[in-house]
Amino acid sequence: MSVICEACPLRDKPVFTEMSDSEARFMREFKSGEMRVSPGSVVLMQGSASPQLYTVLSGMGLRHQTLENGRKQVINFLLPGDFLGLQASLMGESSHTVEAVTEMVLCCFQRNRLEKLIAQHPSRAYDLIWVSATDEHFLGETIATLGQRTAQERVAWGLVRLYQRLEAVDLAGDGRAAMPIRQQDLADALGLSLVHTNKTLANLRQRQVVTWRDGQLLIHDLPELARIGLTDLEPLPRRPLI
Amino acid sequence: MSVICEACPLRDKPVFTEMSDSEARFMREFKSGEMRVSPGSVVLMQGSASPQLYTVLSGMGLRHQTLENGRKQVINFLLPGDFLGLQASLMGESSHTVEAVTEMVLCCFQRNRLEKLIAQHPSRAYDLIWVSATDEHFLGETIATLGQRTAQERVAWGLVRLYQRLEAVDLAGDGRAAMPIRQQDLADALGLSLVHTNKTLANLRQRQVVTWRDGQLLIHDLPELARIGLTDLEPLPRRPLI
DNA sequence: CGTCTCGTTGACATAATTCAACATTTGTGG
DNA sequence: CCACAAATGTTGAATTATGTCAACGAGACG
Repeated sequence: MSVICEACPLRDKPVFTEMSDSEARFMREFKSGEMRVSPGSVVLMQGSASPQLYTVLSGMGLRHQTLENGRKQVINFLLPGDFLGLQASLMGESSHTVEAVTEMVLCCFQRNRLEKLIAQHPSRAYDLIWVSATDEHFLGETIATLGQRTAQERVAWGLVRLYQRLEAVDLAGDGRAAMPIRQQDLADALGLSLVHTNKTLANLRQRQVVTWRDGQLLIHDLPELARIGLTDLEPLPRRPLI
Repeated sequence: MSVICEACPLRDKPVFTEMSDSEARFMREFKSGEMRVSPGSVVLMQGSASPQLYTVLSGMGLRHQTLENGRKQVINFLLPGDFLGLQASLMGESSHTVEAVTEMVLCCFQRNRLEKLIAQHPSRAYDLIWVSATDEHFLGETIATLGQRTAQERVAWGLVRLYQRLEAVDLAGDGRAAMPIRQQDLADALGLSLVHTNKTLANLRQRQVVTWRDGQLLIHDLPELARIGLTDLEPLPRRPLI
């Protein structure tokens, strides 16, 4: 049974800007269905086109890119509320692969209805642009991280940001969050080797800043973690939900 | 004297998708003026809001972000045809600084006319989304570079991409391009130290792959440079001009 | 002429990677 | 129920890529 957009559980989260009832009703027409994928399965493949756009309804995933020599870079993690597929739709082929980490439920839209949506509901077009701008903001911050932060700073930064994002969709709170990813995934996201990531985590654990075991992240000292990660704790920018 | 959009010299470059006369006429109304800035001046400041959107008409600039400890990361270089200011406009404040490298001429738009533009000319809204998607594509590739490529690969990759982008707007050709940036800027873009960037360039020069002196980039062996940079030489994706 | 900025090079320091081994858990087939 | 393989996490030791420090040259400019 599909979720009706008007009753979308994500709609009420405070990170998302308000969506009017009329917009929600409109999105229901735009929505073409739902997709449920199991852990490890590929939603979108690097190099191939896709006629679909998606919004993550639940579960966690990751976008990654593989270089010619086989090395892998995780571009970012996908959480509920994230919108994906624009690149693959507009530019003909996807530059990255999207993979489910946990079981995920995705809200599906048809690419060919996009033009109609933009024409008929300008406020939604505006929101799409807004979401893209927000995404670019985060990608830019990631670039700054990979380019300028040390391993410790990267790990701390990565954990803070992940925690904030999870918290924003009520998947974390009180310094506690479910972290279904592997250390290898975090390493690939931060441009570090698995071994060094592990040692850095061990160090943070020993200093009683964070503990990450059995898929559970426990942040004992969030301000300290943020300080180490050279990042502030400002709330995430609000963005529209697509 | 301002350029009339219908006669915009960028419009005919093959990297840009075609803009109909009616769209160009519409953009002329949207355009609020031009801005000429001298080398080194700041167009957009990290942390401050801006009511303006810009398209680069000529000249070169760079976007960079400064971390709390003072280290600087160049997010990307700005060339003619690049659109900027969405973040600063939509999200309240800019996450990065935009700085002119050479003298630049920017085409200016008012943020508050954006909604009207989207509502009245859906095809332009579609284009805005397209441009955002293309930008995200490049930022993702940059993330993969900083995370996974070695210093040699980064430098080679950076030079290939810059050359391709310059060529796309007729600022380069035959393996020759004007490169007004400093080695320090390239280093900051690639997340490398100045010294190491310099030594890597010296190595590429000695191997007769590229020469970069006095603001002139000479690529003697483009396929080899691309091979070193682990990148293909596919033409850049076409994108709309805003 | 002195003072900048920018590029260049050598010597040294260090952060991070690679290699290797082992522990734990989980699932699987005999 | 056990044996075994496949993932994942953990740790130590050796290696290497890259950063830091320092000095110098060339050109631009007042």
